[in-house]
This record gives sequence, structure tokens and C-alpha cells, in this order.
Amino acid sequence: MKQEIKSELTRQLIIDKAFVLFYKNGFHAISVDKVMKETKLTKGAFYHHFKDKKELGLAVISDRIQSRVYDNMILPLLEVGDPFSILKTVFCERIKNFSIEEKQSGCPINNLINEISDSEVAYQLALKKIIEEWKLALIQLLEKAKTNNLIASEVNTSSVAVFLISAFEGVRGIRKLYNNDVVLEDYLLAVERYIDLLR
Amino acid sequence: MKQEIKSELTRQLIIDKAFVLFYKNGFHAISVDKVMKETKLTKGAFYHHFKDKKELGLAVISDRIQSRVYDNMILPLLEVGDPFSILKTVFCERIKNFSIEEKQSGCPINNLINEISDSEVAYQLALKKIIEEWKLALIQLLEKAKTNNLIASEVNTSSVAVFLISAFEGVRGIRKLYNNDVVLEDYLLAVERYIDLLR
DNA sequence: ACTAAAACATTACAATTGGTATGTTATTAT
DNA sequence: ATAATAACATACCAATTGTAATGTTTTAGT
Repeated sequence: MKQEIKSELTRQLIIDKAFVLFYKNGFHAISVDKVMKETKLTKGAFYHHFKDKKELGLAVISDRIQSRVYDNMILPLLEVGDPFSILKTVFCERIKNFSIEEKQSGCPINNLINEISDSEVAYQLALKKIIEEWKLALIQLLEKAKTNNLIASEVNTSSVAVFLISAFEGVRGIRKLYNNDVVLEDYLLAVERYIDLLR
Repeated sequence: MKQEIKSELTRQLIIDKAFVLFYKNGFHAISVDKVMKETKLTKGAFYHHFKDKKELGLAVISDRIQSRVYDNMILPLLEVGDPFSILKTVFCERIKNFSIEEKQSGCPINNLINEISDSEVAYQLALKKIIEEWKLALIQLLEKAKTNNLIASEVNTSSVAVFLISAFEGVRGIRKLYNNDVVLEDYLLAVERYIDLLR
């Protein structure tokens, strides 16, 4: 019982350090050695807990990235309240509260999506699952708003969801190129206007 | 004189093969060896033409990626005509005409932006230059439309430009996760509507 | 024709890569 | 208390990485 906990703890430690390193430097740029140097453990420990580097990558996605998106981008969508201010919370306030690190390093999902080649199916499926969950939550919110006659019936909710997610992921990439927030502020102005025009 | 041409030809050959490989697999996933195997030349040839791998990466950006963006996304913006249909040409028609490869492999700029870590300044500058050029052309188009009273004066053109670019780059990433075009169609519906609402 | 330089090829190399084999130590069930 | 197993550490491996040194061949100016 105690062993089980310690095992899970080191597993999480490895995933933790890996997430940060992958996030900041990219998946391919970080070796197992570098991850384990950060944990102050050895390679032996790594291959005891993980089959290979791929398994670590998938664990980072499902154990860290997924929950990040769920907590920050999905959960707020499920709360009761004005759908427009909820949307602004998720797609605007979230960005305003970003740390310097989160601005410089971009979005963990987006980084991975664009780094991973089209041949690495397992990663794609894991990442797709997150995006799909996010998209679905958005559609539900928008459909509810539609039912309550808050947005026009001709609005294609799936389309709006994809557009919002795309723009969000897009700026987070673009922002990485700058060392100021001008581009984020431009984005914010545009999304806010876009969300208002849904009414 | 003839030698000069041949030299430039092999240089371009290396850049060509590198671009395709980087595009499909990612920059870090492709070694100098793999690039040169594709050119059927040797490493000696490579290091005769390039200082290091980094120089190749920068050459790919400025010699291939930049012109790609210029031809497809910037030049059409400079033509005379209805700004709204021009915008749709660039942000909609272009996507509709994508090859399967261009759908699966995403956007070359976006791939690089999100793969390259925040520490690799040279790459960032090269990529930023492209985005800035694109953004500027968009702003000019929108400002002209504003002058002609085609779009409302309260529209922030810089903001719209950033939003359009972000959404475009965003979907190209998201699309990589799927093996169908649903997400692209959703995006298209939304941008078209967004562009129309600029009037 | 001859020489210098450019365009490449060959070989070598230390460092790093992902991964394995084989240890040792701690924990647990009996 | 002991035997088994889990949690690691150590040492090793072949392959690949980016790069340098040193070749050879082609081209160009004289």
C-alpha cells in the first residue's frame, strides 16, 4: 500500500518534469536522460515505470495536458450563467491571466500538435480526444444559448466552436514570436467583438 | 559563372529536400544525414554549403516558407478588387484547394513556430518577419476598405488581421488530428460569416 | 597546360540518443 | 525471519547525432 503510493509519486514526478521540459523545449528536443536528470533519479527508474519514451509522451498528454485543458477551458463552460460572459472568461480572461512563461512557451497542446508528425497516430488520437471534448462542451453551451433565444438560430454552433478554438490556439502560437503582448491584445479585441456579434 | 550556377543549384536542392522533410516530420526529427540521403549527396557537400544545421533551418524559412506565404497569402491581398472576396480567396479558397499533404502536415510556419523553443531567437525573428509582412498586407487591405466606406470605421484593422491569421493557423494545426475535413468546413463557415460581418 | 580554388566525397569522432542487462536496496506478504 | 517482488541504481550497448579534418575531383582563370 505504501509502496504503491511511492511508486505513483515518482511516476508523477517523472511526468511532471517531462511536461515542463517538453512544454518549454519541444518533445523531440528533450531526451529521457534530460528528464531523469531533472528528477534526480536514474534511467533505471524511468524504464521501470515506463515502457519507452512514447509511453511517457502519452502519459504527459493524458495526465497533465488533458487536465489543464479541462480545468481551464472546459469546466468554466459547464457552469450556469450568461453564455457570453462565460465565453469571454474562457477565451479572454484566461489569456489576460497568463504567466510570462505561458505566453512565451505557447500552448502545450498546440506545440505538440504541430511538432508531432502525421505518422505518429497514438499522439494524434490522444490530442484529438482533448480537442473533441473541448469542442463538445462549447457546442453544448452554444446550443443551450440557442434554446434560450440568446443567439440566432441560424448560427452553426459547431462552426463557432471550431473557430474559437482555432483562433485561440493560433494566437498562442503567434505570440511566441514576440516579446510583447500587442498581438494578444489585438486578438482579445477581435474575439470579444466576435462573441458579442453572436447575439 | 557555370560553377556559380551549379553551386546554387545544389544549395537549392538541399533546401528543397530539407523543407519537405522538415515540413512532414518536424525540424528536430530530421537529421542532416537524412536530408543528404534524400539529395543523394554527402555530408561533405552539406558542410560546404552550410555552416551548420541552424543555417539550413533559417535558409528553409527565408527561401521556401517565406515565398510560400508571400505567393499564397500576401500577393492576392495586394490585387485590386472587392476586399471581401479577396479575403475569402485567401482565407477560404486557399484552404479548399489544399492537397491531402497540406491538410495532413499542417502549416509549415505554424509547425516551426510551435516546435521551436522560446530560446531559439534566430528562428523566431525569421518567422516573425513573415507574420509581420502578412499582417501588414492585411491591415493595408482593410484600411483601404475603410477609406472606401466598405467596412465600419470603428473596426480595428490590426485586430481583425491578427484574428484572421490566428484562426487560419489554428485550424491548420487542429486539422492534423483528423483524417477528414469536417473541422476545415466548420472553420470555413465561420470565417466566411466573420468576413461578411465586417461590412 | 597549369594552378588555384571550388565542389564535393570519405573518414573519423566525441557526444548523445533510446533502450537493455544486471545489479542492489527497500518493501511486502507469508 | 524469510522469500519474493517492487523500486530503483549502475553499467553497458549499438545507433544516430552534429561537426571537423582530410581527402579527391571538377571547374575557372591565367
